[in-house]
Amino acid sequence: MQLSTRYNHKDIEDKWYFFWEGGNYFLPEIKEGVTPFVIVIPPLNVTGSLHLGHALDITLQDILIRYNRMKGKPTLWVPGLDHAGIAAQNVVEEELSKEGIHRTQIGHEAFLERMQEFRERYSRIITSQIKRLGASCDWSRERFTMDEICSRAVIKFFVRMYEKGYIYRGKYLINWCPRCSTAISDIEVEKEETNGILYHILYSLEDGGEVSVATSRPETMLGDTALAVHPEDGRYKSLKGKYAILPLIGRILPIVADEDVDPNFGTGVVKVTPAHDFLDYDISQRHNLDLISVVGVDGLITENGGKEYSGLKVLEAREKVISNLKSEGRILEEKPYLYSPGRCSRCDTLIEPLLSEQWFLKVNEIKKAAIEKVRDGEIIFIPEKWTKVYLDWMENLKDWCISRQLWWGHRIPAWICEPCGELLVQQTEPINCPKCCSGELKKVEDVLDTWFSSALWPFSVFHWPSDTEDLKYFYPTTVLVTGYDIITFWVSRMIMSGLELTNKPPFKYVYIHGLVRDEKGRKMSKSLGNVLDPLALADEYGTDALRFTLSSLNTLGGQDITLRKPYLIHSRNFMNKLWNASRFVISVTKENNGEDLFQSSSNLDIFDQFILTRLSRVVKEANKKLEAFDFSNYIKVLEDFFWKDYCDWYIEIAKLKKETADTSSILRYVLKTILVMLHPVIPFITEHIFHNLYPEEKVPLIKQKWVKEIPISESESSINKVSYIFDAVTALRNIKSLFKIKPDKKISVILHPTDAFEYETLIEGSPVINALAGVQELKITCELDTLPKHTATQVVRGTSIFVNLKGLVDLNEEKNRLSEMLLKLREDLNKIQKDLANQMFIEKANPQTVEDYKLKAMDLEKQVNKIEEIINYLGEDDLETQSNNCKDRW
RNA sequence: GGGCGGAUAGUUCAGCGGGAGAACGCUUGCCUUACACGCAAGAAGUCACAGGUUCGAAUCCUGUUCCGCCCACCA
Repeated sequence: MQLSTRYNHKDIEDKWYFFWEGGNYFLPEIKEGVTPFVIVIPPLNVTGSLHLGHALDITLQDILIRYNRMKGKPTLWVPGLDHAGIAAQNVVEEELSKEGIHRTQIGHEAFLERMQEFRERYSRIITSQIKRLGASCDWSRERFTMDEICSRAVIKFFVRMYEKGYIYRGKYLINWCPRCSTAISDIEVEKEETNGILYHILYSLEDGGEVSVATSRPETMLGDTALAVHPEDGRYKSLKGKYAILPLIGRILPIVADEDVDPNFGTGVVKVTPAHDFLDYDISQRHNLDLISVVGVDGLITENGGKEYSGLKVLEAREKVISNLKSEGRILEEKPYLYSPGRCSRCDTLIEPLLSEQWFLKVNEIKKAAIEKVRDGEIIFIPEKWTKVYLDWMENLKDWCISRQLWWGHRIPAWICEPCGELLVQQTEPINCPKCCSGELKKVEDVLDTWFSSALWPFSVFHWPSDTEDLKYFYPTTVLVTGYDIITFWVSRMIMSGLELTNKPPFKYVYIHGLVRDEKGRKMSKSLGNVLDPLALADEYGTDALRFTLSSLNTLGGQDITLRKPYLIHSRNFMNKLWNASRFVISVTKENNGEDLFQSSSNLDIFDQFILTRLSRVVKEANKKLEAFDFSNYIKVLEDFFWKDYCDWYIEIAKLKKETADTSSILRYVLKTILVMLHPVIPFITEHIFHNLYPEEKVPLIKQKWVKEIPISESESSINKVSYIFDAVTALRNIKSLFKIKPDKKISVILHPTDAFEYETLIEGSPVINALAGVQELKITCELDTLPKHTATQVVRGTSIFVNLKGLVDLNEEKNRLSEMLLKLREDLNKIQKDLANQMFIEKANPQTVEDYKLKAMDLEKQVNKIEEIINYLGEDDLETQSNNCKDRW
């Protein structure tokens, strides 16, 4: 294998996934007694393609999985898909409607066949997309929420809850989506601000007089069964117990007093329409009012609404009601009005509150442990702020409407005896009615809310309720990774059902990440047309670059991520950098027994010590960040080290002394460590390079040992010395740049250090200084009787740097430049001196801080003195220097 | 109405009690044979506003203003 000059992801990415999957590297190695690391993927909807949210989700999970696998833990990532009830059915219905067919025309069975076909088609697409992202999940354990194993769990859950009395059926006011033609739960309703009109309508009283009522939905008055006022409302005290006459219809309406009426809203009198409004429904329950449904499941006015309106759409009925009321002179006011009616979260259709027979789960019966385990820290949310969101949510739960009038989903395991009406709920199909012995049993047609099955996902994938080896070994799982948008839909329900059914929290950690937004920070949505396809991005920049981008931007605070192309380009550039540095290292070094550990650590020079010390610190830091789920800093630390310390400095220095064995080993060792540390994020390129670096190695990178620490003793002094040398090099390059000296033009330099440390370090570093700063003649001197005339100057710590620039330096300009420099330094020095002169500071501040301030002040003072000295001497005679007796001086 | 975030360089963000950081962009110079998807040197910020706590505040507290999100029975 040879590495080409430019990194091209297309050449390598396909190959390695095959390699890993074929080599069974994704399967967990079960070790008895060892706690495994387990993630169960948030099941992906079979409704379409992956979006960037999935890409982020999958990347973060894969990082954790690969990291733990390399750490040697038995590691399992279970993949799978969700049948996505309404969403999937909608997609297929749309497909059908393009063929001019409605599902009712082809019937239940044929429609489900169509759904299955769709499901298989999309499963394949989505699975291949997940693989394309590099996800190292165990495909042998792949599950689907509607497969036999998961379905069994769903039935079991339902029956058990029913038997405990936690599930009930009844006619209640629910949210109905007329377009999807099904009930939906409260959290599937989205409130959206809408411009409407608030009408004031005049109702006559039975015994004379009139009262005005405010409403934004006048058509619902057809179903009014009462009026209500607040009990303390002085204006309407006399109305209590009287009757009003419903305009247009003529029905007699009792007037009731109820605490829930807000006297400050509208006129203070409410029309009560219990069958179409949640507040009114509550009032009706308290006052035993009639319920009259005037809107049907089709969204049309029913017969109850009267002949004139029956069959009209809600909005048509509204117009007609208004015009009729107007002709009777009963509209007192029409005011523009901003309100927030509910819309279906799946299709945006206006929700109709309707009376309907549905199934409900009393979540309050099973939530106790789910609250306690989170409060007690047995389940930990990261970032921590989501704990409160979760707990607040859990404290205020209402019964969950779990039935849906769809065809695609888990059928409710309930049968109704046709002759006697007996309801049977059980796991297996009954033969006879136990009450009347009839065999005419009809299975309930409703299906369950999708989330009812995903609530069981962390253990249904392991075949719960069967007590399988997998369930015993892999459950509870370790961490759940997901976005904050489904804490209420999914996370809370998994915790409840997990604790209720298995007595164990389904996971230890809930890692919540942000949402991926477009370049302008907007949510990605089809209607805005700003959805970016992760696969297209992977195609353009490479999967590694995409993963690198997403996880770099994923900060610990869980900020939403604004994905911008420049960052993708940067990531791709980083891949190229990694690629080329590796190419260089491979070309100048040789593999020795697969182990490149430097042999004679005692003989390492300061640069070798420096890079190893930095590596050691970076490895520790990166480990710490990753353990804390701080993905962005884990990557940042490694990227900084690799690009700056390793490539920009160490490799350049290594070029000066290619032939030494230590340097060559260190080059390889550091590279290998970086490959290991970055493999979880960018698996493809690192695996590829690894095989080129170690052609003889049998164990691929995916199974290489994770690096927790570097087995060397860190050398603080090497860091001090080398960063001082680097500062000197930078200062010299700065002068060259300032005076427009061509980079390849060699310069003559005089260095004037002030102490032994500086002197010795400069001597040690002089070959590097010469090479990296392009110095031809370097004098290091402690004697400086007169300063040179044609020089440009810099000061690094206590060292003056003079570059001989005959003819290039304008004396005045140089003076100005140095004066400015001096000004800044003095400013800094003043600040620090002020603090040091402050008795309170000395007494109260941390002693270490005071010490640091003192050192810093000394440093600054040195520099200030140096520059002052130089300014004074500027323009004097050329310097005579000796560089022999410095050693004795300090 | 309640709750939670955010406001730091032109842009996107990190920092969250001791000298203002990164990336991209920008300016200048370099094709120095690993890399121009690169190298080198730079410029760039009253850390939203007003008070307070502290020896010391971008960082903690209070209030204000803008932006975003979540929750709530706006008839």
